[in-house]
Amino acid sequence: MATMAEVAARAGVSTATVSRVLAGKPVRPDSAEAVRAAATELDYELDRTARSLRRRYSDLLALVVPDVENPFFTAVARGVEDTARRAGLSVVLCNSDDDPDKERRYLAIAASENMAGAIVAPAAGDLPVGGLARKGATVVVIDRSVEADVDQVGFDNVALGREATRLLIDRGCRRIACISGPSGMGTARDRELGWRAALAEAGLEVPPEYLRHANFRVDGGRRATEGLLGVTPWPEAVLATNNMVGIGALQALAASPGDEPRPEVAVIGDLPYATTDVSGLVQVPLRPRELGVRAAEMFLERLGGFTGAARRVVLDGTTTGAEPA
Amino acid sequence: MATMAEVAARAGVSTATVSRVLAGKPVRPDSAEAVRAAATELDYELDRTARSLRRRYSDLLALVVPDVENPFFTAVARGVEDTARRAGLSVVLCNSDDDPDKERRYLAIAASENMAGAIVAPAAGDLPVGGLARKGATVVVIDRSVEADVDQVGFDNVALGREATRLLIDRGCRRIACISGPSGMGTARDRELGWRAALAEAGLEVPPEYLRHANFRVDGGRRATEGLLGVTPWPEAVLATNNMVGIGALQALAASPGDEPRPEVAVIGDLPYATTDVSGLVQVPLRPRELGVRAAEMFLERLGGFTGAARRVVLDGTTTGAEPA
DNA sequence: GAAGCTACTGCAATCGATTACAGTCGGTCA
DNA sequence: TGACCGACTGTAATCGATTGCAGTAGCTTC
Repeated sequence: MATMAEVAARAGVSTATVSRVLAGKPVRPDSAEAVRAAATELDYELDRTARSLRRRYSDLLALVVPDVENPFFTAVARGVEDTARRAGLSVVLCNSDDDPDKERRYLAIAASENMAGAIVAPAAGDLPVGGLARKGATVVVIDRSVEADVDQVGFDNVALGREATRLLIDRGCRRIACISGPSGMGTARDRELGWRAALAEAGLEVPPEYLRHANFRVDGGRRATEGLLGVTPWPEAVLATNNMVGIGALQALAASPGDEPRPEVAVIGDLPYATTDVSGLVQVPLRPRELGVRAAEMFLERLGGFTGAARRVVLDGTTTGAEPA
Repeated sequence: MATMAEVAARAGVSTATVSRVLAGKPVRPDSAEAVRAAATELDYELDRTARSLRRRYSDLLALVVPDVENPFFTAVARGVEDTARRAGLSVVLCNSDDDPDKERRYLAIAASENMAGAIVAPAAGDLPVGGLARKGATVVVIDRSVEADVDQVGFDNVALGREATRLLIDRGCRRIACISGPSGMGTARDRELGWRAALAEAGLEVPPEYLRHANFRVDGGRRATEGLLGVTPWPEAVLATNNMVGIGALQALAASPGDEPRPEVAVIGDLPYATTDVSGLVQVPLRPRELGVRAAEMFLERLGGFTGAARRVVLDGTTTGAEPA
């Protein structure tokens, strides 16, 4: 692999000039041409490790998500990637598996690789951004919120829960169950709060056995739904608080014998790979791709030099600035 | 951020010794202890760009796939990641979008970052591994096969197509349509060949309008299926040659009016996010996670020094060695 | 013709870890 | 006592690109 020095020698200039040509800085046209020619002939490719060492940052952006197999996060990844590419950044997709240790390790690696920063959907409440912060790297938090003083983009989860529940009520459902996520997960708790709020506003009861906590995966949703089908009186509707749980709920219903009661299902999230016609479902779509795009834009603004206070963006019109909450 | 020199100073040793402690090379126990203590106190984190520059390789592995939103490839990614982690490698997931240009760019970056190598599901027939090859990096090709002389892991796609078709025939279907992928895509072509072969073996006709070429995505499958529903005589079965197309086919059928004919569906691939009971479908599962695991293992063998001829592994028992084909 | 200015260009230090090579030290053995 | 060995340690070169600084050449202006 040719080095910059070889290109410089061939073009009859110094490495400084080669570097400047490659960076698009002003250089006499004829030597710029000579450099480009030499680079092509040697098919020179810049060594990014050398560059990052010297510059103290690279063109890599870590995107840390709890589950790459969740279509929600892959859609986020698309949004991030498409936006980042335009700024010349490449995205490193990391899977934390909702494990704070794996998350910490990935963030440490990001710091150690001098990456430009990270966009993180955090596994636990507190985010170990120590290394990145010390290096002055950019951090944007998505989907779930944290205490740390960083830019954040997410949804108004209480509102989502409330809206989905209201839609069910509008359809005439009265006994509405909720499949929430693991206790301790903020998004799950908030959506559940929205469900409670909507029920309370409509003057409806909340029997404790109508609330189930599941892991936020397909099997969790399936098991929780199976459990709910056995409750008396049976719920007329089930609110699935995320996409995976929704899939599980639909699978459980599809597999249940025809003579069992068949509740309505509401899903917070999208079902791109549904194999049924889901137009009849109550759905509150989330537009994960836009979440990714917005997060990447905020990331790029920071990279570009923006130094204002940490921002909190709530998707769907409402944007909370940095004013004291 | 502390540097190795600072750790060395604090521990009263040279950077060479610090480096050796971190690498687990033999060092006097008391100085090793001093180094570890100093490292902890300064919460030192090694600079990987400096290391990669000097070593000429990093602990990063690029995994290039045509579509991160396809659950098949995210499952592959899980397999690769789980296996690579154990060897201390981190996986960089890159999305080529089936675009040879994007693919080339990602592979160039991998080379330029001195990554350990790449596992690639190639977009086009020829693979631009130039940069990586020149640096002596490892390359493993998955899912689709290429001319290049590199390790490859994939499926016997003709066999898959034949098996799915046979299962349909066993169910009594006679008029069997096939939704193939973009012409030029090897996996699609081979599965289609398998379909033809099975039909021929059973002495069945292949009316040309029973073969559709779709993009390998949900909308492609949906449109192709809609088209097939209008053909006379209507097909008794539809073979979807990949998972996304299968989803599209099922969606199209779910949305079609009840009085239209309703063909059987066979799918090559898995449907983890189906919202119906798919146990009644004809399915030929692929175990993408294992594909990832196997590819990563072969990758690690090369990293570990294996230098035999390029291997071709066909998943599901059959393994073709490096003997002349 | 001198001064000043624009527009480049090159030298050399620099980023931080790794490692070949040349010690150093303590112990063993003849 | 001296030769030698084993086990570690330090010095300094090295990886390849970037960039502050100090030019230099060519031009304009008075």
